[in-house]
Amino acid sequence: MPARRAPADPAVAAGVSLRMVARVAGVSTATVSRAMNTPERVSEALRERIASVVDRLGWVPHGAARALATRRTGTIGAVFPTLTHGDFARALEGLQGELTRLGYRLLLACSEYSLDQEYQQVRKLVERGVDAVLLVGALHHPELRPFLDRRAVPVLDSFVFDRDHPGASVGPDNRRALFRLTEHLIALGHRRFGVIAQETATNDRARARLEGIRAALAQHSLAVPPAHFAEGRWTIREGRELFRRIATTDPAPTAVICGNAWLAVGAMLESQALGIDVPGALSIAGYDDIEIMAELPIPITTVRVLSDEVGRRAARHLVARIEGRAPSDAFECEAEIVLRASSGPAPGGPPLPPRSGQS
Amino acid sequence: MPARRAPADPAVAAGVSLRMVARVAGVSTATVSRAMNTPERVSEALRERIASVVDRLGWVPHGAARALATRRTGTIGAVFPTLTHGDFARALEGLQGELTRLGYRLLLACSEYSLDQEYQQVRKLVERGVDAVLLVGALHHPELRPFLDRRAVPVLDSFVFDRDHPGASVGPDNRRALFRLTEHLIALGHRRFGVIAQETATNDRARARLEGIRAALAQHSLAVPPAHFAEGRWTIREGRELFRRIATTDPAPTAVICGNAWLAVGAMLESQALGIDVPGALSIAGYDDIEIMAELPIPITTVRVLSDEVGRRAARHLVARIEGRAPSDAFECEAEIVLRASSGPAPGGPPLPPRSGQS
DNA sequence: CGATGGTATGTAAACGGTTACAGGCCGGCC
DNA sequence: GGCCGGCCTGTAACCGTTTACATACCATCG
Repeated sequence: MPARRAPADPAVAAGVSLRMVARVAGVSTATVSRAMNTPERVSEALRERIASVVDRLGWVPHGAARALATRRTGTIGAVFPTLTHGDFARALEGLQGELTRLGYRLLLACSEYSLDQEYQQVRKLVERGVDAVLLVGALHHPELRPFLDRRAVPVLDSFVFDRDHPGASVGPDNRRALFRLTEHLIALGHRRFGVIAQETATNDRARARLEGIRAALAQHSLAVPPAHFAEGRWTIREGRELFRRIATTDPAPTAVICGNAWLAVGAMLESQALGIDVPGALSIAGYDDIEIMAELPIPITTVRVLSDEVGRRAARHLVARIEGRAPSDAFECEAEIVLRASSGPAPGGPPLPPRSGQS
Repeated sequence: MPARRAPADPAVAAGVSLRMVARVAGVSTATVSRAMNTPERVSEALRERIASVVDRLGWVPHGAARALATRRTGTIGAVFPTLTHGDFARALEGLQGELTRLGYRLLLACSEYSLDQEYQQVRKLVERGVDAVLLVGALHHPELRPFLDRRAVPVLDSFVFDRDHPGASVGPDNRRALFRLTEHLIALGHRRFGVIAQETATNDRARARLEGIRAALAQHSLAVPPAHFAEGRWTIREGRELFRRIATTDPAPTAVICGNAWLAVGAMLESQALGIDVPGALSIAGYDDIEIMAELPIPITTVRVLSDEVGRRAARHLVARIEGRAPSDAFECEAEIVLRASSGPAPGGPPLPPRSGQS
């Protein structure tokens, strides 16, 4: 029996490899590897001996080596447009938490709402080694899909739901959510609508929401006149400014729908500053239910998307696909319309008859 | 000359390795490697020939293999308590952006304000292979430092600034920032202070802020009575509730300092709901300057920390250390006190003489 | 009692790059 | 003309795991 080495002093742990563990334990590297990954295939005694050596030496497996041998990294990559948006932050947190629980790590990147950047980031992520990729939206650089497909990397779109490609996306049906919200406002008697949207150029979610609004209006032969439409960035200040522009027209809209939470908050604050009676003279509705929506003096009607749930489902879905299992979660995340004090009957005219009304 | 292969059809790119590129280009793997990493060491002609083969074959380097060979991953790991906090989200975005610019990737994890979780996440990150680690705060699991030190992984604390260990942290001096804010309020004549703090158990930033407040008060022989002190989570609702509890005591405080942005917003909203005259009867101040602070009907006095700058500097600092360069940025991030309408002279009593006043 | 089958372990070849070292070639200089 | 030194390129070892395959051992069974 070879002399056992002195117990490793804490300073050594730097370059301990599996090989050393094996040598010290007096077994082969294969056995150590098995003891760690498939303990049931190793005898009780050895397993314990190895375990003790492992933590005496402070060995930590070398991810790159393992990745090279297994062709798996245990990492998924996500590209978000931004992180300062409440819903993305929540989704990210949900995603991260669930991945941790499932034993995966998260490699994160931002696209800043640019399709080119998104594509470049995806390339970097793949190069760095990710087992799957999570994106936001369904609109991507034309090369992106082919690139991932060639390498057989699973992808998932989030924050959208595409009925035509089941399994390719997880999130709310943006179009339908705003369709329903708009119908509700129409039923309250509103006829003159204003819309403050996010920029739709590279944002298919924003576009889908807009389509939902337009479709609902069209069903009642209504439309958003140019003077009552504005597109902009997603800050409170922008919301104020665009709201002022729209609300001070004549005739003014009786309902203003905002494409996201901050725009809605801005609209609400500006309406108060302008002394507009909400919801008496004008109703305001938003999208995404962040806490402030419910806490303002006049709480804001909005669409609640459980963003953290989007993140968690995305995690489960991708991991299932990586591991060759069938994903079990539903892909569509319910978008609930939360009615609050900021919306009410249109001033003047009586509300329409229920749903069937043709106007 | 061996017959040249047919141009790769797009469907092949799956398993192209550097070896294949070399074979197709008719050179050795070493040359291809050099052509990619140190192009100046390869002749013009070869470089071009190789480049063309690379993109004809759609080769993407295999990160794990490279990492194994170079003992570098080009990835840094970050562990944040949460991501739904405005300042962390901004810092994360800054961090991510800067890392991308520097050619690094970001591996992200959350601790949920638990030191144990933070430690576990760090272990996972190291196992997965990160060249450096970014943390929040200076308070960590006792094993964390030794663990990273043994492996010579550079670490940086963020959102704190520790004068005693220069180079170990980047962020504002929380204690001093709130010291100054409190002094300002004292100079306005305030004597009865209320404080709504974040939970300080595992949050040394919150604790430092609290110390700053107490130190400033102590200089004037003042203190926060138990009835005017509350600790809680960081939601608007919590801010409302704690504010109500504190503001409805008798005698009530004339100034309430809140440990973060959402608590301050909650306090402000609740003060309006209670019909308290702000700043006439009571001043409110917060911490962290998110957009809503400036946009509420009564804008809130606060401490502005450039969180995205914290993230960017952290990125530059860590990359510099990884690459063996001396970091060039300053470690302390200025925390600016932003005076707004929510704070004003104390009701009744005249303000103190300037700074030297002993009370 | 030898063939058989199962279990626990070892051997060694990948995995896909990087890089120290070793030529080969060529021009310039004595 | 031979030697020297620089520039390019090739050879092959190595990075730290995993895993297919081989092997040794042991109990069981015909």
